[in-house]
Amino acid sequence: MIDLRLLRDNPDAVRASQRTRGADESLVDVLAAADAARREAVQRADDLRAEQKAASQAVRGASPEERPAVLERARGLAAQVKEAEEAEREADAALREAHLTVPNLVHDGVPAGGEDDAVTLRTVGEVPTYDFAVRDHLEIGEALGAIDMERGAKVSGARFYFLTGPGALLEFALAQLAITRAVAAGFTPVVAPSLVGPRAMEGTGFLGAHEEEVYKVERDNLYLVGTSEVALAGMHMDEVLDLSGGPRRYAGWSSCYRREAGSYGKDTRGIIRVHWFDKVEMFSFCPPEEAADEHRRLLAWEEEFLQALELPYRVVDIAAGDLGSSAARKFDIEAWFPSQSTYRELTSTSDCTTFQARRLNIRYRGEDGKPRIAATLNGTLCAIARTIACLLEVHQQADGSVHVPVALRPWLGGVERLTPGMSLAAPLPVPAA
RNA sequence: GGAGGGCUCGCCUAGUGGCCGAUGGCGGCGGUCUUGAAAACCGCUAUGGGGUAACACCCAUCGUGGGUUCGAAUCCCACGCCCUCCGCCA
Repeated sequence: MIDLRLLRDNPDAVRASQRTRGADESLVDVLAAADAARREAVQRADDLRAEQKAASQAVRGASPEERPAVLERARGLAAQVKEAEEAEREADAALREAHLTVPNLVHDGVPAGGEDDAVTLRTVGEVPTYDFAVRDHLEIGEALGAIDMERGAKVSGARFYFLTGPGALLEFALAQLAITRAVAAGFTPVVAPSLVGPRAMEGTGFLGAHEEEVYKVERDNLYLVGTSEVALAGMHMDEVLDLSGGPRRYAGWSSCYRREAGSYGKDTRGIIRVHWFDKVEMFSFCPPEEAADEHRRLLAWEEEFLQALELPYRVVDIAAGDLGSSAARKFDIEAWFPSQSTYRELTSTSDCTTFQARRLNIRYRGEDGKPRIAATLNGTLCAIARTIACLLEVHQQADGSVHVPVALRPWLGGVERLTPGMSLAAPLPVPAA
């Protein structure tokens, strides 16, 4: 939800933001009108209530003779209040509806345009070359006994998989590496629920345009999260946080579920695009003034993680038309996938400014001691399945083995290579090299 | 799934139809006293909306939503959450 005061003071800024997104500018005027209408309705109801309150008080002090007349007047006012309150409710609902249609204001500097207008900020690492026929991650994974799509489909349907043997170990190794690095950077590690109630889902903006993407458990009125961002943001709803010691940062691990509606035919092979995967997500609460800096920090942690995995990547600044409704700015990191000879999204970090927090009522105490709406930011540290896919492809060797990045070895029993048919080393902690 | 108990201001608590936005204590902030601190004493100490240049002022909020009533923290209904016991269970 955008700030209505800002809308009142500077509607042109909101219109300009809509234009950059390629979104409907007239929604801004609808919202402004709904806001004005609501204020009018509130004022009317408030005034009537004040009058009725006074009339009510008068009932007590009335003498027996005047009592009937006073009561009559109070009764009449009560009826009027009821009507005015009904109108107020309607105006409220209309405002809310209009409010939900307007996405967050985009930051200055966000590229205009859509999916194809993302700007590459930098490219890091050498694109690898191979002097043998490159295999895709599924071929490699199957040869290693790491990925089993067929049985995933048998048990759960398309876009489900089993990670087996070295694949399962890789999952845990990546989770460990991600969490360990996050903790070292000062994040509080969190294991978050992947089933959440409607408020958290709606508050984070996932029940709007992308509702089709979400699995719902109808019977219990719960949703499966597409990212632990939902639970992490919801964790502090209706709270006033103490941010005097700096941003509040969480690294949340959870399973993530996505219906992938509308992605038919895309990435049907392997585990790049699946209905379920596990992810370590960074989430940060901070004062709005600090959000842009915090965003850069999240991006830096993402980059360092990929560097530790020895993966070449590029950083892109997502164009306004391709931002989610909550984001004011978004950076994706795309890593190189040799089988596709292209960079593919591996992580994504969004600055949601106060947009989510306003809906979820997440505040912090300002220096004046007054509560203010906080900013929220999120960023992928490691989307595990897709990262496994990328690792297998980038680090594949001519003989079918796969190089293990040094940083991962402590959680893989110290092995330097994954080899078809290898006996699995017990993943006992090995001191980092 | 069944049976009970509970949900009031940061925390604990008083309050069973108007005098209650709400008592008292703790905590926090400011002051008096003190070389300093503690103790003691005094004062302040919610949030949201509307309104204002800023105040003033008005409205709402006692888990949530309805209802009864001129008037509800207090009465009625539904729901949510927490606790205890029983059943089931990783």
